[in-house]
Amino acid sequence: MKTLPDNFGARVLSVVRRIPPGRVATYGDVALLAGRPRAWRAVGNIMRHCRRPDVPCHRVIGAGGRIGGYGGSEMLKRSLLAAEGIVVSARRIRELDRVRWRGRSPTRTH
DNA sequence: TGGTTGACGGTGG
DNA sequence: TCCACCGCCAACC
Repeated sequence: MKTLPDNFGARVLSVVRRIPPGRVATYGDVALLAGRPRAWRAVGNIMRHCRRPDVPCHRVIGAGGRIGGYGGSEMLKRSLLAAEGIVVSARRIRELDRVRWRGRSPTRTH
């Protein structure tokens, strides 16, 4: 049975686009929501290739609250996150469990 | 068709 | 807590 192209890339972009402001998602979460829980590696590649303003790629972070890459402009990513009210430590996001987007409705931390 | 790359994740030291 | 190694999947050459 020939499987149709599941355009994984398009799905990833769709998921990232659905991340509400003030919230973040790890590459693993995005991969999971995209339907490929073990494709976090590919997610990183797609994000690297994506430079569209309608895709809040700065809300995609590494596991454990690590900032990760962002074209080498890690500082820029931190600034964008801070602008959304996300407290970023030297290299980690504080209260990750609170700002982490589970893919569900944008329920608040409380 | 096959090998390498990469904005990673998790575990171990 | 930080660093290194291994495993992983999709895109690219």
